[in-house]
Amino acid sequence: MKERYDFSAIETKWQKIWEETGLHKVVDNDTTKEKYYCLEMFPYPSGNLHMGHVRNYSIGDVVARVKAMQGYNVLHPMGWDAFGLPAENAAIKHGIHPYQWTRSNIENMRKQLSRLGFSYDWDREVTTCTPDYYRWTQWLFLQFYKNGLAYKKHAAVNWCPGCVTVLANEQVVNGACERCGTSVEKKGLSQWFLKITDYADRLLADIEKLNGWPDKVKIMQENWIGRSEGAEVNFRVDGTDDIITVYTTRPDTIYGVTFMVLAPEHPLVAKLTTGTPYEASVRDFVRRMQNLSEIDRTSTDAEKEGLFTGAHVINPMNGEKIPLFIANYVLMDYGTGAVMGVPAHDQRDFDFATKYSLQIRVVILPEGVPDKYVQLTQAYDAEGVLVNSGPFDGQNNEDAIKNVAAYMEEKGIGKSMVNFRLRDWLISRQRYWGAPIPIIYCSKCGEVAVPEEQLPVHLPTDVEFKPTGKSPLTDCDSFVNTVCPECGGPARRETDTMDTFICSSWYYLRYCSPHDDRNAFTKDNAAYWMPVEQYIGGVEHAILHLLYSRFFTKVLKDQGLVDFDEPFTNLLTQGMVLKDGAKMSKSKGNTVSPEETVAKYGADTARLFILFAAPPERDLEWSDAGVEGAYRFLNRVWRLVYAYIDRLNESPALEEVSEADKETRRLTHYTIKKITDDVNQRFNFNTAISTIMEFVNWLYQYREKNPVRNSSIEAEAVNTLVILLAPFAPHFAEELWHELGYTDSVHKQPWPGYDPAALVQAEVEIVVQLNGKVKSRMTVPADIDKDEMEKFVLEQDKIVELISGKQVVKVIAVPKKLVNIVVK
RNA sequence: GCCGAAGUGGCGGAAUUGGCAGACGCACACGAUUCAAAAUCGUGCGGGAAACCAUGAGGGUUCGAGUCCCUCCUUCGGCACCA
Repeated sequence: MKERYDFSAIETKWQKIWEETGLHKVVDNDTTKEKYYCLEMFPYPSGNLHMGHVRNYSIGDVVARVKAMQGYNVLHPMGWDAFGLPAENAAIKHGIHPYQWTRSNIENMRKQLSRLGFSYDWDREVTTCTPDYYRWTQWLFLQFYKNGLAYKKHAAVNWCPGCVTVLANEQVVNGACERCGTSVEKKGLSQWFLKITDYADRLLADIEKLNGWPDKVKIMQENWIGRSEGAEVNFRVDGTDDIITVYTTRPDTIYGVTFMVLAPEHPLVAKLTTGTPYEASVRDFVRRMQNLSEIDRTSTDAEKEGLFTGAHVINPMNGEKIPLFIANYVLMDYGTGAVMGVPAHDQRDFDFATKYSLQIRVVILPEGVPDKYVQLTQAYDAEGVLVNSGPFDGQNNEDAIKNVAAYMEEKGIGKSMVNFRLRDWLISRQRYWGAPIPIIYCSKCGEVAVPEEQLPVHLPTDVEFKPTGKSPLTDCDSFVNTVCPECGGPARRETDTMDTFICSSWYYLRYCSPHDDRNAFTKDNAAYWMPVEQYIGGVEHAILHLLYSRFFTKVLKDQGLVDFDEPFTNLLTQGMVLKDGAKMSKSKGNTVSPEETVAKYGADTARLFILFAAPPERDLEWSDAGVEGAYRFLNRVWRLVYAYIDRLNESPALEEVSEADKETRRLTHYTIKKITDDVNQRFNFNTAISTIMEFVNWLYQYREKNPVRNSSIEAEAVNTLVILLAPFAPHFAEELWHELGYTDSVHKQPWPGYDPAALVQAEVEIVVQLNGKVKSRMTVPADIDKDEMEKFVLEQDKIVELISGKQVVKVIAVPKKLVNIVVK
């Protein structure tokens, strides 16, 4: 055995051997073992791995390796989320084709991942931008389409002038593009949508099933879906037959309506004002609102602003005639785009009414407050009793919500209604580097789906992809011009491509049968491998990717294509990697290159540090000194095992078992137990590693202070140490394992069990407290009970002295922990 | 504004069910080794002379609180005129 730890030679050697021997090859549908699907979010192939990737994949690799050692049949795949804008932008900038750019990035990143020694089965690699993948993305789109879940409509959509394409609602963060930060505009365009709103209720209800997900993520999804219960109420426009429907969560306040407000984009606005004296001013107002950026438009800080339309509507409950306004604070996107103004009981309406001197009528009072004393300075939105509300006077408002809604339903003036904040998913993009939407437009037959046997609709390679706001495919005649699959006449292809989030909404299924060329995924394989036991990735996908994937899974379940309705049983959201307190980023110049770190210290050191520095879900502060420490630790283990193998300070003893030997055995088994718990139950790799460090520290002492040692106990300790290190430092442990004389891989060893009997200690140290303050420590037999402990402690000279002159009120004894004496 | 998470030495963090606060590592100091240095091995390392005081601040529950409850402060994340 070499005296020095040569990480470079060791890592290269084992990576080669593992590959040659197919150590990480996965066997499908092995019924002799329980399956375990460990998945990490696949990367966008930007060209270089960053520390966030290293962290994500190091965490996943420990899980995959531990589960494999624990006897599971583990699926641990890797692939590439390879469509997307950066490839196009790079292509424009450097004159390379996006395919070339993406391909070479993938090659480079695969090399970097391999260099880190992750246990992927590379035969199952999946790349979303290749025709053998996007063919199935298109096929899935057609399944949605055939079931009425994909449709085209004209709507005011989010437009990012930076990316010159439309965006889904989920991709707009604080009114700006989540990718490039450009302020988003609204544009009226005809676009493709997936009907995720059809699944809003189930996506919400099934959150309850996600016991293995962090609450944080579940709450974020709940809020995003935003279910609210209320009623729709129909108001007739005075003097016309037009009906305006409002949505309200507070039908109990209907008698307090003193005005109504429409969103500026509401379709009735033009109709009601055209030809009236109000027409010009209303048109100006609407135009001004439309020209505001999304941020200014929806900011809560913006002052409420509105305009009278000249029209009135009739309150269907009491026939009252109330003025109709348009205002900035009502959004066309939510509910019906019309709101009944109840200033007494809604703060926004209150602000608006105050500004425009509209009547404020109280219809709900806290119990015991007489009407005449009410002088509102703000809206009252708490519970109370109805007043000024005709037949509903005196009812508790909670009851009145139901009763008023029932009454309206009976009279045909309204109905109970559930509303969601969630909008349908806008999936078309006016960009080149994505999966073409497989639809054909025929002047005779209209919108026609590309027949499944004609898939994939290939992305043409000879395209000018300068961003113009139209899809670059529009100018590619050979792509656009086609024949109608129904009538055979000339037809045109849809030129928009799909949102890349579609590609990543089903990749976990493709990994189950990555080479199937007849199906998106083989049903048997999906049934065997899915759902994913452990999914690991950044919290930035809490809504986007994770919600979309849940949606896809539910649709596939309804089509009978899968037999589960949630894709990810357990989710771990890892924290960011920080440097100097800030997220590593090129623009801040605080990045640390994984490649350089691996070159300097090796993959095992890099991984060990990243796992040791913080628990996975917390942010991690990068520290070069900390990396140095991890490297030092591996060297320390190396020297320990070296000394053991080369019989330095050879121990002559064989059979006898000293106290130190017993303690070594106890610590060996304690270490197994602790690490098993940390890894299985808590994913606390940092404390698992610190336990190994403590064990190593002890073994140094043990050798140093005991020239005579029991050889089988020492052997067990060293073997166990190497096995326990295997998931964290796989090359290092493999090398030592072979130096110990074994010929099989350390990664094929069963995870060690512990002997509970070995953990038992004859004596334990307890603490003696006086009024809860630690005064003394003493060693007692481990198995004595409360009373014996109390008696023993009170007999000790030191304790007698401590409590002399004081009155013992009470003694609390906790076995193996402490005795607390309460004195006066 | 609403929802959520976090706040512990010089630093990263530990304390799993209310029971020894600061495990483990980094940094630092000292000792051994060395001609010397690096590396290594070892010792020390919250504050305080001590009694004691210390887990963002202040209250509370309890024999006992980093952990539970209330009020507040700070930082971070999400949502944000959702009717």
